[in-house]
Amino acid sequence: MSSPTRTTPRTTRPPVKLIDVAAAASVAPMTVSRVLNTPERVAAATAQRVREAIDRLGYVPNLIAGGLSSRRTRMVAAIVPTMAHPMFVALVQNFTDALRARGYEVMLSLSGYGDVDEATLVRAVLARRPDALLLTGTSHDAPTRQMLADAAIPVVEIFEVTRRPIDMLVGVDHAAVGAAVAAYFRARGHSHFAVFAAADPRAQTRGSAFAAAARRAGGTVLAEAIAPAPSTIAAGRAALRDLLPRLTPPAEAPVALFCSSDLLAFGALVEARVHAIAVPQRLAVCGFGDFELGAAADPPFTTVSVESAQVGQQAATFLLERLAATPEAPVTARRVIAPYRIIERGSS
Amino acid sequence: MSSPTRTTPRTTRPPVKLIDVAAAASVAPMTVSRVLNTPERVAAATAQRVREAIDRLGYVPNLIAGGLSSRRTRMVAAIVPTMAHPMFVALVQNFTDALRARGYEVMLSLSGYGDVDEATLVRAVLARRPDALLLTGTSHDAPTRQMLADAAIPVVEIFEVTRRPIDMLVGVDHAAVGAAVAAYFRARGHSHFAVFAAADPRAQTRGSAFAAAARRAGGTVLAEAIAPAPSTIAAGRAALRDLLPRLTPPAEAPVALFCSSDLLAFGALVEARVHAIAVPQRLAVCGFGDFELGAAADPPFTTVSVESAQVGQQAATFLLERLAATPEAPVTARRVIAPYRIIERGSS
DNA sequence: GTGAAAGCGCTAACAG
DNA sequence: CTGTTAGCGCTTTCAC
Repeated sequence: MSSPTRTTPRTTRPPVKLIDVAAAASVAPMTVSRVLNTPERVAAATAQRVREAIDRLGYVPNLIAGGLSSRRTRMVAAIVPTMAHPMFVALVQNFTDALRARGYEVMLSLSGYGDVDEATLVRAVLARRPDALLLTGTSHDAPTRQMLADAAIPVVEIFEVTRRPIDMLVGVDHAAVGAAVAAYFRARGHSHFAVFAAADPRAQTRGSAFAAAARRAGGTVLAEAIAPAPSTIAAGRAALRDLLPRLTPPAEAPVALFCSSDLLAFGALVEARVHAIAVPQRLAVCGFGDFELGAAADPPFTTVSVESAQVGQQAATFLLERLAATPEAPVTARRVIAPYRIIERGSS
Repeated sequence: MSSPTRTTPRTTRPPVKLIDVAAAASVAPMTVSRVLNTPERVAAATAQRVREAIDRLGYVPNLIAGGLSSRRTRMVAAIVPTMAHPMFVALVQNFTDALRARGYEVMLSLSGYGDVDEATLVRAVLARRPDALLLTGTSHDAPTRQMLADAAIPVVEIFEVTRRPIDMLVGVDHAAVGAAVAAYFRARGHSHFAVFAAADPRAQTRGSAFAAAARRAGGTVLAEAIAPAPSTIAAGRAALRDLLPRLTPPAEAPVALFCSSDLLAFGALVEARVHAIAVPQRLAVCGFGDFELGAAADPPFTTVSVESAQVGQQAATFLLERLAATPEAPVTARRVIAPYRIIERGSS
């Protein structure tokens, strides 16, 4: 499927530099720099002349050089496990938008679930000297913590809670989510429970908390299935197949199922329909993440929503506050826990 | 939902630089640089000593400084419209993995569909001096093309075809896809057609080509609906509601529907089920993208697969080849068209 | 195999 | 409001 064509790059004219613009506009290099970075400190007429030269020459500033000199790269790094999960997509999109509006570009790194060593990744990221960093999760090993401390940049951890964050935090209390879903099911009279959770730390926290709360309340936990991370619909279907014997006659009580992701929940519901298991009469289902799938499928299903878009927005705001801080006006390290809510939709 | 805590960064020790490592290992700075970049040119014993110093001091190289000096930042930029679409997720994941394995970090920029000016975005990206660039699509305005030419870096365009690519290309022939789906439906005896296409250039190309091919073959095109980009399940449901009058009695012929995304297709199928429209008897459906949803839903539905993971892999390979090229061993600009195939699953 | 000198392209800091 | 002088922390290039 290949077809060779040309062998050399296009017309190569020597790269235009800031001094070239300065010469063309008959000003000092520093004046060009000011036009680019602090235009309010340049006379309007001068700025105008410089801008014309910039346009005429097609000058694209070299932020690598600028970054070395000013020690500010105008890049913010973000490390998230995957983009295969709509929550991270919304998060990153909002984080990126908020930062771009303020002149920062986001360097996004995907860490996967366990396949990449975190310290190695963080080192590669910090080597590019980002001005700030967003990190998913709060469990980081000692070398990672040391590197982050040495880097001395604002760090915001997201999507988990911890007593001792590295710096700032926009957390989600997954244990509380799991317990809340258990309480919700209990309030609706359920006594038999099951949980499908993906093999990622946050999903496991939700799942364990759910099971623990269910047991604590005297309930029976029929199954605690672990699915590969990231979650898939197929994994939800498979897990429900394994649960089938507990759901079909002569099984007595209805089962309340909590899935760590809406993809798992959707898979479970598909499989339930295939096997003609009545939802929510014999099987009540609650997912997590509030994906479009849960609202637009028929029937729509119950889920837990955490405003991941707001988490991204909030994380960006925290970082921007700190980046704008001065010695005279320091900014406190901020920590918030993002709210969640159960969205009831008839599968429970 | 806030709780202030600390106001200053952690223990700040002065940043460790390459000369500090050199001093600690009693070698010249240049030797440390060689240990990092060309270890084979350093005596094993010396390298060992340097590595110990690096570890002991917790030295993290400054690639900004290195990049300025060597004019190689070891960053590759990628501009894609969205991550809300599984095709782009798979693409980016594979592109990133392939490049990271060779020491490059990917700078990902989301361009959206029309909300961000491409030239502005490309300027911001090029200002960071990436070593190479991946661009989605092949329609770029003159300023953008000029900037790319001046940047003189390898560029790979993806997901479209064109006679005159900027440089390298890993294309997808969307017009061919649309025509192929029309031919597929025709071969199964259909004469009445409809298409739901999102308002992005590639989806529109697929949709128009489908409608044109259907008409050329003497068929009737009942509807050409345009949905917002990126696609959603809800938009598919809404579009099918509008199509309903053509599907319910006294409508005579079955309708063959092509959707520009599996999300639209799934939405259409959900709505069809709600209205008890027999699939594929009265409504045959084919999606695009081969999302997991299409295979794992019940019933599974027909779709068109393009190996977006391979496109990402291939694009990375092309760029890496060129980045490794030398004046003595130049590398041709490569162009390929990625294959597609219709995956038949019973909704058609 | 190792080192010394000279920038890379920009901005901080200080003058004027 | 504008200019001058020194670097930022590395790597290139050329010696040894």
